[in-house]
Amino acid sequence: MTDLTLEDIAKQAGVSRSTVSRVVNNYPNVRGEVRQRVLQVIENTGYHPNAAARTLASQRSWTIGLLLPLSVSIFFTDPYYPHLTKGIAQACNQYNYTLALFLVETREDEEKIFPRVSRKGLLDGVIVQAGHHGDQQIIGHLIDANMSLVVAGRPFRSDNVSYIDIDNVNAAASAVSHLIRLGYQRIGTITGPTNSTVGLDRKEGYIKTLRERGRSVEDSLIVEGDFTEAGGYYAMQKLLPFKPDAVFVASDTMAIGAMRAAREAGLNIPGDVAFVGFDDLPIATLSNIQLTTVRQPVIQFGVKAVELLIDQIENGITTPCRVILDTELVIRQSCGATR
Amino acid sequence: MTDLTLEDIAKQAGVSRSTVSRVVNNYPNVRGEVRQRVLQVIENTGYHPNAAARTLASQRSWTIGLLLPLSVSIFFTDPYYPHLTKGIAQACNQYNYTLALFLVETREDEEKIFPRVSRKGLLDGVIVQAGHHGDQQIIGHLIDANMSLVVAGRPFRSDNVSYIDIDNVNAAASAVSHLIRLGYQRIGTITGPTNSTVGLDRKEGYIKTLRERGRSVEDSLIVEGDFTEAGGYYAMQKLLPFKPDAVFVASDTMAIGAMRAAREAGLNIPGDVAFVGFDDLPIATLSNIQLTTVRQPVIQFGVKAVELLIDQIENGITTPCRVILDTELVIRQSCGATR
DNA sequence: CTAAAAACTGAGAGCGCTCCCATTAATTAT
DNA sequence: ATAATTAATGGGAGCGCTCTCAGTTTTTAG
Repeated sequence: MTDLTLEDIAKQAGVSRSTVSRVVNNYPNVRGEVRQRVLQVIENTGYHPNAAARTLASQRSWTIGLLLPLSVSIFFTDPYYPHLTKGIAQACNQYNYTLALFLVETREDEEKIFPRVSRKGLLDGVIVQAGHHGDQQIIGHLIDANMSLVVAGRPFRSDNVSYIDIDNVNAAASAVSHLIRLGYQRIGTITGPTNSTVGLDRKEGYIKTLRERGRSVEDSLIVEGDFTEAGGYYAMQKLLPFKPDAVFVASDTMAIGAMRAAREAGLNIPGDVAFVGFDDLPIATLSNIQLTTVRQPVIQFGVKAVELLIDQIENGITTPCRVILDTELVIRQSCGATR
Repeated sequence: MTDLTLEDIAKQAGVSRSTVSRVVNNYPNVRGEVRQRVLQVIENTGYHPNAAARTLASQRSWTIGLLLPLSVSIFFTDPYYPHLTKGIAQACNQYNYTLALFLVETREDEEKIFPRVSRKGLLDGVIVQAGHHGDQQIIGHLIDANMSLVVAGRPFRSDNVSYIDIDNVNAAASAVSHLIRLGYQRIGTITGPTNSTVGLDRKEGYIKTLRERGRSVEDSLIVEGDFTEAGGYYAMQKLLPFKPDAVFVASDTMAIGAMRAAREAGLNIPGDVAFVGFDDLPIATLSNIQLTTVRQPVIQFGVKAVELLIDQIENGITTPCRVILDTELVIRQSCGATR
């Protein structure tokens, strides 16, 4: 099975290259009978157009890049990213795009990946996971290269880029409000890294809510985590001496770790200390105690990011837009709502 | 910053297109002085060669595909795959390849992805995760398309393809031997799906070892799981009535679930029932009881797969080869080795 | 039945690069 | 110094497609 070209098919079907091209691309202005004949030849020969040639001629690669700039550990420890990736891959497939994955972990990675991502003829657009330290540079780089771009998560400087996010502040607020409503008095929090916008925003939601309800905000009840299970565990150990009766944890993964620490300290959940997490990934229901958590639509987040990007690519839309998806508090056992 | 071409650079540097091409590709036969001048122009203009044009002319895309054919749930529930992906992405980056990710979940996905993967001009080669139901079709398809191919994991029919794997049978055997050595009498197992080669091989290792040691193999002590936490949990519940004093679980994720079931049944680990897992992913050490497990070098597995593939691509090697990586039993608390 | 409009088809000029080959310049040997 | 090598350059012919435009056929209108 030697490599076939448009020309070969044309010859076999007794038409011109142009006509075959029209058929392949499903363009109008081809007589039904001719179209059938060409289709038949394509079918018989198993012809597939050459992607590179098509990209070169049309200046469209039908490939989008997913750029995940992350510190090694956070990345594959938190199932959030695999889920996001899945949503994105799913949408790419649906819209007939190919997904190129770029995991940036080290500075060397950066140096190799940056030029590749902005190189013409490879990608039609890029989705960048943002809100992390150093995303500014990447985003600026991509804008300079005139790349279609959608940022997943709120970047630190959000002017001039399209991004998609959830309302982290209010989502966190809903979780904390719920704990207040249940009558907890000493509500602590384990935040995400405060060099990330998610970390910052969820923490802000926590503080804002306490203030609005006339509660005092105790520094000792706020501990920073790193979105890992182990981070949640250690953060909880720091929190323990200050005897919180409820903790809002900024991710499910950290919540699992925090609950482990509480259990090891002989505390009963939610009797002695209640927990609310964030994400509602499968792990939330896999612990001994089902986790009350803020559900964010991760898959849909990925899908929407792709749709936004494709819109930009195909319609040449350049005005930055932002999409904020809804979250929902899912009440299970760990918050003690039943008492 | 309009799109620059080789020709533009050539003009600015006062040389020909060919010379610039030589410089860009780091070819010999360019006078040092000229090379510097060209490099300077490239630097100043921020020129990057067009990927599609290069691919078309050289018939090499410097892109490899990772094809993950999996049922939705297993995939992102088990951190194994993200880790594998990471290893592969890392190696791609190191060798200056771009990684295209294809997640196949449904039959529709398949229909869209298959032609795209085998289309000329997009990928130089493909890594397929195998050992799952239906991989035969994909592999056959790829071979027909004359694609460079490396299979990750042992495929059901392994003749004529290069693959990389670990020795699952003996790895499982080492785990079970360890339990026998510790004096356990009723050793059960939670297997992977028996329509997968990993599931089959690890189960075989379990059975083989019991037989070799003159132990009886009880069907009721063998339960099939699905590589998910929940699957491990339910499998353990089925095992419980038959009172195993030790269980070899075919993945860490399932082991976590199994231990949860044991704990809920009021059993002490490892006092009442001991566990050995498989994988040694981070979760193994995140449980209350540190998991004894068979370590497999997941990252290295991914790296090696890429290296094999690149070797095939760049050296035109076509003789199928197989690489088997070593595993190692990591002894922690859950097997009760300390007693 | 002819003229105007619409539908269809094919030729040609790129897209931006690589790679072979012919040419010219710089070395080395005679 | 000149001839024979070797190194350095430029030109040209593709890679396999898309897309415009001109030419041809068919349809519809007058």
